[in-house]
Amino acid sequence: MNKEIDDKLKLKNIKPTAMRQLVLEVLLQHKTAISLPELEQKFEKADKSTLYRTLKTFQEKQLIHAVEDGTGSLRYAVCDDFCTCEPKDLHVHFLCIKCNKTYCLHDIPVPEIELPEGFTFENANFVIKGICKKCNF
Amino acid sequence: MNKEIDDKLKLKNIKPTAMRQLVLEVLLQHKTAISLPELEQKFEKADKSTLYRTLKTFQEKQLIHAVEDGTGSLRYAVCDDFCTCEPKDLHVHFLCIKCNKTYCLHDIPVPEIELPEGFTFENANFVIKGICKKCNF
DNA sequence: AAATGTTGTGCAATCGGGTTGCAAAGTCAA
DNA sequence: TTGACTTTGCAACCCGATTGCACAACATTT
Ligand SMILES: [Mn+2]
Ligand SMILES: [Mn+2]
Ligand SMILES: [Zn+2]
Ligand SMILES: [Zn+2]
Repeated sequence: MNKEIDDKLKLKNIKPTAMRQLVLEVLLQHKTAISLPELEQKFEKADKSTLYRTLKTFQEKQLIHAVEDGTGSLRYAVCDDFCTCEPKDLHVHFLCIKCNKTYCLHDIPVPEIELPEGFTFENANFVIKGICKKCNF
Repeated sequence: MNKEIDDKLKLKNIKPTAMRQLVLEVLLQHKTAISLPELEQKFEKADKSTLYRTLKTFQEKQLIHAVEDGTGSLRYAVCDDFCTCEPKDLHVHFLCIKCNKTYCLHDIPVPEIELPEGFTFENANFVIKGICKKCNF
């Protein structure tokens, strides 16, 4: 099939089933993060729970990461090639309140915060809301 | 009834009904942000939709603010007295992955981010996840 | 006080995203 | 070919959020 897709799957140790190839293709084409319900609509006839489990697998294998953008549904985006979903890979996300799209700001790392005494860091979710470039034009 | 509570309601132009007094009392007692389902459990017999609309009203009148902590339910916490829920009032939140409590880090403002060309800022939600002081002991 | 309008409350129903159990289908290696 | 293991499809279910509607409480006017 598509070389790029199979390579990405192999790189993350995910067996390249037909379903997974299709889902990854959609994820790669899509420029912004996508939710399970949105993903479902991209297919004529696809089962929600299969898609759900596909996303779960992708996430566990660190092929995609999830964004809690507060829209009520988690959104997913493909990770950079050597992302391991650790703190160093965390970046800021942007939700456009007009077009409701969620962008990965890959170049903008989540700033480090000095936590209060006794609190320890594990993870972070930083979402900025506003108007995106397209909607500002 | 309770002076502090009625004062806070009056300050934000909210009519002090019995229900609202009770809800605000719970919110003030609670040291961490609280969700609608959690709030519901604090009362023997209270209607979910009334509580829901009470929270909505409080939020519109800027008596409380909502935190999207990714737990699946929005959590609410009482605003500082002169908070107007504008960018200047935004602060970081902390979700403990052990006890599942969400803390307002009132002293830690959400850092300003240089957005890409064409993107404009409206709001932000910054949640750090980790282990809280109590759970670290 | 009585009539009227406005606001708040309680109940039941609905919506939607996420999640699970289970059986059938597919994969793969012995 | 057989049997173990993985993946998929379908049908539920869970749960937080939200809404419509009728009634109660409250305020305002006569
Ligand atoms: Mn991202
Ligand atoms: Mn807060
Ligand atoms: Zn936009
Ligand atoms: Zn804790």
